[in-house]
Amino acid sequence: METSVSAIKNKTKKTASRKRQRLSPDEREALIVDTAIEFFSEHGFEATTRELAQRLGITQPLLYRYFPTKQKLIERVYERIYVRRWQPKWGRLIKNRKRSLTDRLIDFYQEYTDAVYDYVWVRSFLYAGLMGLDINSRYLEIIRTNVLIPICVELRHENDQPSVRKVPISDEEMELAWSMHGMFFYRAVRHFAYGLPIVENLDQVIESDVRLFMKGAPQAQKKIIKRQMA
Amino acid sequence: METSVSAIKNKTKKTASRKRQRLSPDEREALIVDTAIEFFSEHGFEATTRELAQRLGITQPLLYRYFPTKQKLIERVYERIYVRRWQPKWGRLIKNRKRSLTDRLIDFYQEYTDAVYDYVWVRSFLYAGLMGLDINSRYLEIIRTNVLIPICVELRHENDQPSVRKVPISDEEMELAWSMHGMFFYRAVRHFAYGLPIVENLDQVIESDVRLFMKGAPQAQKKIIKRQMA
DNA sequence: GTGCCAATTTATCTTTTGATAATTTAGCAG
DNA sequence: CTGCTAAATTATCAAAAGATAAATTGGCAC
Repeated sequence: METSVSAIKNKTKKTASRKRQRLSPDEREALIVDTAIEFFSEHGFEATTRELAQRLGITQPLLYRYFPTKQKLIERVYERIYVRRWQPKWGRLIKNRKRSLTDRLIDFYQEYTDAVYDYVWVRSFLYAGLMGLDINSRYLEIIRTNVLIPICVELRHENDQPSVRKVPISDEEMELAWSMHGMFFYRAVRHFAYGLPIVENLDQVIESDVRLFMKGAPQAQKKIIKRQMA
Repeated sequence: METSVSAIKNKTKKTASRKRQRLSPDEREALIVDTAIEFFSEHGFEATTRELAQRLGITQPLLYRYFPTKQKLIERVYERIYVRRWQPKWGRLIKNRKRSLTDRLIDFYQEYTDAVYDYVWVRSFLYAGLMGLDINSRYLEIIRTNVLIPICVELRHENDQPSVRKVPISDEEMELAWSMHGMFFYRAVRHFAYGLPIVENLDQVIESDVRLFMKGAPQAQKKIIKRQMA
């Protein structure tokens, strides 16, 4: 079903200025989305449809044959950039009780770095949030379900706390998990949004973060649950 | 020199629709800036000059008598937003060795919340970063000097590590301090940039963060310094 | 080769918004 | 009270950018 975009590009971009190229709707759409990802990555989402069309080598109105509004196109791009970048294996990694939670988290956040520590990714994610596009919430839901909640669940399991069925996860306990995530993600913000230099040995720092977290988290969780029961 | 804006407001906003109000340039300018801060806080910097003028009860072209471009007005707003927020007493608070570092950090971050957990502040800070405005670096330097470095220094002091003069603070050690700050600030990002609900008992969560940090930080710091010496 | 039809383009609209020029008038000096 | 000055308004421009309607044409079916 998926059309090979590189193949189409060959078909299209042959020489400088060429005659109108008539593609099948599937091909054209694939080409638009693919180019849009690249284009918006570089210029941000305020960039114009006209410039996008220019890069595509088509006219601007043609975009509107494939996407009713710019917003819809952007949503499509987001979908591709964010949602698809999440690898289901990560969810399994975190839940795998054959290993210590510390090891699992170190592995996860180190691998996750490859997906997230990326100029385009971080910046457009922040932009989307600031602009109020409803893109972040879907992605953050993935994080919630696959990272934060498992952290709480596994942490309880390792430290003999009541299961989440007996004592549901409170907001405060979720915040505990967010703390871990914050240490990790704020580094990316500092680097890609503020332009500060990134630390050299990132893997080392991530490991250090996780160990820091895992050292204090059990006690913190215990306290939270205790307060919750009172 | 500073004009009391609340006084001018009384002067201005008397009844619903009033005749044109002729103010001195100083007064009018103060009113514009003050209102702009409030206005852009709520609607972000993409909001229009017309709407701002409406809130001010003046016409849109009048803005251009006081600021040659919208950009200039925004810069002025930025300046004001960051000028007064950092309180020098916070620097002293963190360095006060009469109290435990844990207590100091809890106090600091709880107080600091009032300055930073603010729609305008967080969003404009992120926007400035993304847009490449050179606003963040100056502010982050304050954070570095008054928060992060003191955290490292005090942490060493409390845990019998070599002084920073003997063993300078490495990037990795700075990252450790940034971890603390990340837990704190990423919450604000989640709330004000992503629009997620903020946890109810924020003070409690901050205290929890600091305790989490202080539980693991000494060991982490020790490791880092050890690696550094090797 | 011919005709068709949908992919694509051309031309154009509309709204938004930053910015300017010309006109009006508030309110103080005298 | 009168006149002047500059504060403020009205009217308007121009550019940008999303979106639409009508005309054009590439390339497949036959």
